[in-house]
Amino acid sequence: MPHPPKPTDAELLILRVLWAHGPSTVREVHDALADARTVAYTTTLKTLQVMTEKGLTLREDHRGQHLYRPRLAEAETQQRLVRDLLDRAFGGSTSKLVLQALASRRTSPEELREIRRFLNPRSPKARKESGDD
Amino acid sequence: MPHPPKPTDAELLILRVLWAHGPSTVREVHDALADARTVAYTTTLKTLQVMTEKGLTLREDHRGQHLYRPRLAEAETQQRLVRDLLDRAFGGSTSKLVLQALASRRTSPEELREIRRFLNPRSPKARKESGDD
DNA sequence: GTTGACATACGACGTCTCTCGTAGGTATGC
DNA sequence: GCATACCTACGAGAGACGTCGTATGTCAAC
Repeated sequence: MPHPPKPTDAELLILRVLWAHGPSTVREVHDALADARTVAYTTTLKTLQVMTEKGLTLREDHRGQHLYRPRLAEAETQQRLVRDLLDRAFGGSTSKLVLQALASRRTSPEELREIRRFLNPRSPKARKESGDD
Repeated sequence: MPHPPKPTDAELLILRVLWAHGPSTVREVHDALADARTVAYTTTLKTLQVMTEKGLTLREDHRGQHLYRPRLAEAETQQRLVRDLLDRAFGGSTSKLVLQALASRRTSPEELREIRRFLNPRSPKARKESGDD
């Protein structure tokens, strides 16, 4: 299975915990999630089982418990999601998406600086090309 | 109802037709959609009925037929969607989203120029520093 | 008035998502 | 042994989505 499917909302919430905390038990994920929302422990467990079935997470045994970790890196998943939105809502126009992103929230000067640095590199060196497929 | 809910995939497809063609009958939407995918006429009709119920579209009578049009402008909907993704997948960091957007596809020089124009509005200081014009 | 071509309304079904409750395993302490 | 506390597995249900078939309405032409 080359591409796992797009994560759903609940799945993305869990992935964010895994990306931030590294490989985690169900308990750890569940506790980290508890700040944001309240669900039963078995809900977190079941979701992680489904995610593993879908190929979104990997599972390994660790002293009689299961340890889960994301199958795809955060940046890779973000890129897929952004590409999906690009096609679905912006007709593939990156500039329209970027302009709407910049308009949708007040962007901090630090963030603007980062974007400019990416767009106008000091040296004429080529920007990073993607090409994951 | 102030905010209509986020459009689903099928609904967004229809909205894109409406934004491009202006107020349209079910038949017109259905025909425009037929290029991309094949569904029964009543599927398009039903989806438009649901969308109107949700507040995504407005309906008016026109010579015994119904004319549908989007309730929100394209840019407004795009902004909502981008903000939603921003929160769900990027922890609210606009710069991360923008960078991933730029990395996710080869962006044409024309699009890059547009983004730069937006980021570096005509100001002597900015022009002297970046010299991108 | 009957037919045909078109329209809308609506119920129903399969699938997916999210949620939970219950059942069953395993280890530790008494 | 037995209870307690943790774990996993799994079935089930409510709701959303996308899809379609069928019923019903309208209007013009014959």
